[in-house]
Amino acid sequence: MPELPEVETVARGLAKLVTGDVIESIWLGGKKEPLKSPAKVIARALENARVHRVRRVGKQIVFDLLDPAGGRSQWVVHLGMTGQMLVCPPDRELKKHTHAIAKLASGRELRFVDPRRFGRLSIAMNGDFTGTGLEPLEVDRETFIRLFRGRQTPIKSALLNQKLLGGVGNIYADEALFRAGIRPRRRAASLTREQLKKLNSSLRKVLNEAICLGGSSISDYVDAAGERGFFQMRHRVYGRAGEACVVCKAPIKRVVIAGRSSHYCPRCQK
DNA sequence: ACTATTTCCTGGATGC
DNA sequence: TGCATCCAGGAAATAG
Repeated sequence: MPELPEVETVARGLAKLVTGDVIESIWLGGKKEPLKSPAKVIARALENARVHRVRRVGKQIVFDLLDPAGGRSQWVVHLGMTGQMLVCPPDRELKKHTHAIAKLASGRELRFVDPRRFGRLSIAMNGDFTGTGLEPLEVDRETFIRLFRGRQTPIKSALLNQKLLGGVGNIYADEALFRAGIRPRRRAASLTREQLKKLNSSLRKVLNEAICLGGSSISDYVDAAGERGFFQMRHRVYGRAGEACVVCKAPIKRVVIAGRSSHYCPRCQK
């Protein structure tokens, strides 16, 4: 499940592999491709475009493109739950659920594979694609604190809200809350300044650590070269319901908040 | 204006 | 072994 660290890893890998390359043609799967922009718009933007830059915005991968006439556009890819962007030789076996194939001038292919089809492809023409939320690794402390002021929703839900912060998903929300000692059900508005400060630094720390380890590979997450990440070994609460807390040995609890499983230590988190 | 719930989608795990 | 059921979850849509 690609969240900020996984998407960052994929984007960095793609940047290394395809920056400067030219997309010669694009194939988009059957009728039910996961497109947000019409297939025609996507094809027009991608064909003959040079990849100027690859970056991450929130949970999205953004390819900044330059067409032969110098026109700019962005190919925006959201990996959803199970999406993969793979760069491979053209004779590599075609994975089931391949929804898009871009043929590159270098002879390789860039493939979008997504079994569960929550991923989305779209084109942005505004020249400067920005996400809906603030970047958790860039936002300053006071802005971070202000984001949650007055919100009656559980802090866990607020962290998952992409309009506030972009890129935080279920795993890193749980892990950051554990490290900050805050229960996921606490109303955002009920947290003290000190707690929000701690949450901000815990979130930064956990995201940066995860990026260093190439993200968390829970099910089918791999980077652009097909490599798995290692941060799943550092999870302290996520996916550990019933197991002993690494700090106090109390059994980790699992509850459902906003339809998402949430994991926490009943002793360490208040 | 906010917050909560439902829906989309498939593969893997579980249970009888 | 086989079949049905449940579960995972990002974000848009819908409901309250």
